[in-house]
Amino acid sequence: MLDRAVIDSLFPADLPEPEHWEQRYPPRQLPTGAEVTRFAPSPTGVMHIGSAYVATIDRDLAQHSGGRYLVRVEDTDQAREVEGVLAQFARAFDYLQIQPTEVEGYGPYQQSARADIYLSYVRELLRRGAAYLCFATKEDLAALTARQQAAQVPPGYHGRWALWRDAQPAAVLAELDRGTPYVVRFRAPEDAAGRRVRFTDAIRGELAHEANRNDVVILKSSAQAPRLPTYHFAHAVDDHLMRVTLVIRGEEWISSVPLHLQLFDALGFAPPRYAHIAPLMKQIPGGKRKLSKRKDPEAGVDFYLEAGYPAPAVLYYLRGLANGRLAELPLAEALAAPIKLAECGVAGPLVDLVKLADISADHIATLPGAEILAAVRAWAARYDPELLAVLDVRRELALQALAVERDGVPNPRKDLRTWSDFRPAYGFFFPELFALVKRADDERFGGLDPNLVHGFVTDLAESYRPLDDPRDWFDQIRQLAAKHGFAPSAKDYKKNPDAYPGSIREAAQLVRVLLTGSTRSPDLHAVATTLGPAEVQRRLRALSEPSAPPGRAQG
RNA sequence: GCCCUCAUCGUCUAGUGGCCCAGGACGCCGCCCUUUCAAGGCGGUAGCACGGGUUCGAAUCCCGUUGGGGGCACCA
Repeated sequence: MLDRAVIDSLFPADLPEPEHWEQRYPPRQLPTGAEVTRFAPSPTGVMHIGSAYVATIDRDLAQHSGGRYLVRVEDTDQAREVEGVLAQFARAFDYLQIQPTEVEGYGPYQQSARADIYLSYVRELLRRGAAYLCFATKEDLAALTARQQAAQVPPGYHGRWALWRDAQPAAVLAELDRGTPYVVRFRAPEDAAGRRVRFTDAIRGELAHEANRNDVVILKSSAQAPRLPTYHFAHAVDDHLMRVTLVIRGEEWISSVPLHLQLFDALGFAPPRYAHIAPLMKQIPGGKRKLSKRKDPEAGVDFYLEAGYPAPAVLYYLRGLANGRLAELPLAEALAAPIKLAECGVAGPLVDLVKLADISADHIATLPGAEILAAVRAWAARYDPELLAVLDVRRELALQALAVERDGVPNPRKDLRTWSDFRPAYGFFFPELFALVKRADDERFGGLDPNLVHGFVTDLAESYRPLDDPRDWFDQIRQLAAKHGFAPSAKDYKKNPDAYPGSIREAAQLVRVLLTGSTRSPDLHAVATTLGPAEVQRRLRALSEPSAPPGRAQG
């Protein structure tokens, strides 16, 4: 073992002892049963929806138990850090209601600002011989792995394969003198080989795993500044000092628990309780896989923000995935009900955007028009400036448009799944966003004879009357349809399809396309009334006479 | 390769030995309503991965197989 003086010379002279930190971050005074949870995102890209999912559970458990929920930014890998992600994080936090409930007291909450704390504990482990210096190079390690493969032994830095575990102090001093960069490794307990550890997961119950025997790196290379710890070591130190009681994290960490328990033990800390959440998955041709930030746009929280899914709908969906029971409850109740770890699934659910859309449409249908308009405005301010400008100039029209088949009806239309749906669904109400339908052979007419289309529409424009009564109003279309040979009902048409070009259905659809540019729209009479007679005329008269089909002029 | 873990309709799930020839929701299909697209109402489709046990009795317990997911980094 190295002399204490040598070890101490590796660290700043004024580096505090662990006791200093223990006093600086005393145990919390919280009621029994209160959970302290934490969300620990790594700023290496846009926030993953799976991370937000876990954070939702973190925050919920802390709040319902009268505890604390904090966010700790895990920025120990400075090379992979991405510029500007903290702003993106802040947006995601606000959107999905996962802002920390504690922002001071046990900080700093950014690991790169905690370097001294980790160093104190690394020095302590070195002094006690529970950790050691390792000068192995990348090449050394690659060679090691190669030999292990050839020998068919488990890969890793362990036992007799651990190059520097039992190095003579003289050899270590020689490398130090030479200025060779080193890392600090944890000395796995001697008796780890062949042993099994049992531990309890708050979701899965009793789990068993073979004990860790790898001498993992706990402090990264001395060649870099600042010197930062690896995830494993930071987890032990931070969650202890922040007095976290419940560590909720992704399932990929289960196999690291034996190591973490060894670390807590070596450091003299009481370990927290653990809960490992199954990952969100995506359907792929062969089966399913974890949602991938790189491959799947819906893996990023930004996807939901950009599409404009209302936050309550996303939250409701996520909570339903966590606890199936909550998916059976009405939205407001489900958002207020506590999530229970024991009810979390263990299999890894597929993210079903169709279901989310359904939830979202149901939710928006419960909102009054004014509230929808406010939400669409807020969304458009960031994602659709053109729409925002129109909305601000035409506020009254927007309200009227949204009121159609919504205000005061028992079953409001469910034509909005996201805020970005507003433009395709309601944009036609605004002359500045509407593109006139000019061609009689437009495919939106569903293949009706262009001459018939043109004749019918011209006739309608001539005779059109903006009647107040919905029945009377539609009767004029009905009469015109009859005049142009359309069947009076879909049934009649079905009975004798050769006798008619289509039914009143097709005729009405014609008017719909002309007025709205879409094959789906709210009630036509209401649309026409909102638009006003002049605008209706403008749209009807936009249709030009069909030209002879190209390429087969008479032969 | 080694280790861990999981397995009910296409999807999310209820189900903890008899209440289950398996219930709900989304999707899909059909019908109804309707002056049109939606919405809505009603109905239907579809599942306990497979093979052995244990038991009077198994989706539920045990073993094995298969399949899925995760881990074995100076990434978290």
